[in-house]
Amino acid sequence: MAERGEQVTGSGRAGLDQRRIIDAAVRFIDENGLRMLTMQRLGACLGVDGMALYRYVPGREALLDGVVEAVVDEMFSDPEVHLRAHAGWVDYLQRLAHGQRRIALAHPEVFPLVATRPPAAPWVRPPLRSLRWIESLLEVLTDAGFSDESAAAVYRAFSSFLLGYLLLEVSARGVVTGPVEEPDVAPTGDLSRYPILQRLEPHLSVDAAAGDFEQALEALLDRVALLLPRRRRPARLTEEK
Amino acid sequence: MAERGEQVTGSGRAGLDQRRIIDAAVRFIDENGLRMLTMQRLGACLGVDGMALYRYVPGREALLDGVVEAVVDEMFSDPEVHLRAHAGWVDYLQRLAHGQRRIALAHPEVFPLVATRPPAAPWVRPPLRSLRWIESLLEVLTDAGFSDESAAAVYRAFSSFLLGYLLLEVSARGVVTGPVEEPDVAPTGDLSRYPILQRLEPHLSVDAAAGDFEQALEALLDRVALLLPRRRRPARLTEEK
DNA sequence: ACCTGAACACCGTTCAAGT
DNA sequence: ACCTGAACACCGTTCAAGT
Repeated sequence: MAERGEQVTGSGRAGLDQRRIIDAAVRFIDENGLRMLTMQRLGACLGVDGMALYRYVPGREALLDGVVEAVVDEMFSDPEVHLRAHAGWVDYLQRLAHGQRRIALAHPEVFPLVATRPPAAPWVRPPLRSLRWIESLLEVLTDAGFSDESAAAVYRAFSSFLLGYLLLEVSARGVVTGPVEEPDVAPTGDLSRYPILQRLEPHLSVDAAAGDFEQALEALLDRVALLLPRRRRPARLTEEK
Repeated sequence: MAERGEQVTGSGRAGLDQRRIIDAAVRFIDENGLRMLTMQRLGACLGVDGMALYRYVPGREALLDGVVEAVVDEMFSDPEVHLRAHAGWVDYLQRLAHGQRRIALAHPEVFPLVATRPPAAPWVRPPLRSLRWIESLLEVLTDAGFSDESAAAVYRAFSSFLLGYLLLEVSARGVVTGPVEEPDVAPTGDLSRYPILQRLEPHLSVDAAAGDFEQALEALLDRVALLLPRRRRPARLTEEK
């Protein structure tokens, strides 16, 4: 939206800008949590009065939409993903999945917003909320031989997988989120009424997130490969296990 | 917490009660959305001034915790789930999954709260947020022959599956959530830059939620069955497809 | 052109006062 | 014992006024 001011990127308080405001909001949420974000406080971060932000952002809700968009679009500049250069749809989905996971882990306080903000259209499914990414995904799939129906089904399944795993991983990562420090002396207090939980607690507390993610992703890819016409299925899948 | 007042269940404004307040909050969110919920308005629903609620509820955050707990615990009175009477772990997981789905669909405005509220302990994974359900699940799994590690892994995978599918299904179900009616004249406005999206749009808009859910649940059950010692695997799985 | 200040309506929350 | 009223600190947002 802002055409000018592009050359002023590094300096301190010169030129308020929609981009600068959204970026500051992302950093603020990363550091202080969503519930601490206030127009006044965000303005103070930018060395400006809170009301000045309304010149560039229609309101708080729109600001949060911008935050979600900015975080999701970070994947475009992720050198590991590389939209165009991929070795087949399996490789593409794996890169996309890992790119999303890096985003979620880089912005654990923002990700619940990515997950729950009402999408622009019913077929825009978090966490892949960008039309460009959806288009790119569907293109790769149909080029690989998936039918239109199958490509749509893969997109749905892939979205559900990413959303569930990443939201749980992020929420399990502490995410204190509380405005003040809670004592939390006895979170595992009276487990006496739950003997099996008590016995399995060490197994539950272990952080298997990365392994779980890889395994479930592999299983999903195996499963959706079955939607391809027989001869076009990748060879290396559905063999190992 | 409230010992008395149990016999007064039906009538109108007799006896404010923590239970009555939380139930009213659930109904309010179902009908008006979370963002409309205010202490003052909730008080008005109960024929009382907003500040009166603070006698029974420590604050708004605690009220929301109570809302999540109440909705999750609805499954205890779901006759289709039946904690004890199940025919093996597969049947048990299927009933649990369908019970959770009924809850999500019955309270689409509450479910994002179920999904994202920070859990009491890192191993409490939404949407199964109740110690009683987690204990019950782990008991059924270990009784069925899953090792402690495997039972914990199944619990994690099952939670991720439910969270992803149900959150997406609920969020795809319109969920206007907006305080005022939005015109939304052209949500599918300029799709011209996304030709594949445009072509697949009919396939994306079709509501395949129920079918997707059943299929992914089946696939998950197939997959986790492989964690069992060979001889204890159910026969009917891993055969059809 | 861009930011500031005062102002408005509305929150959550506390607490003394009513009955 | 239980609810009400006034009050406080803090929101988001608008708009006229400053420079």
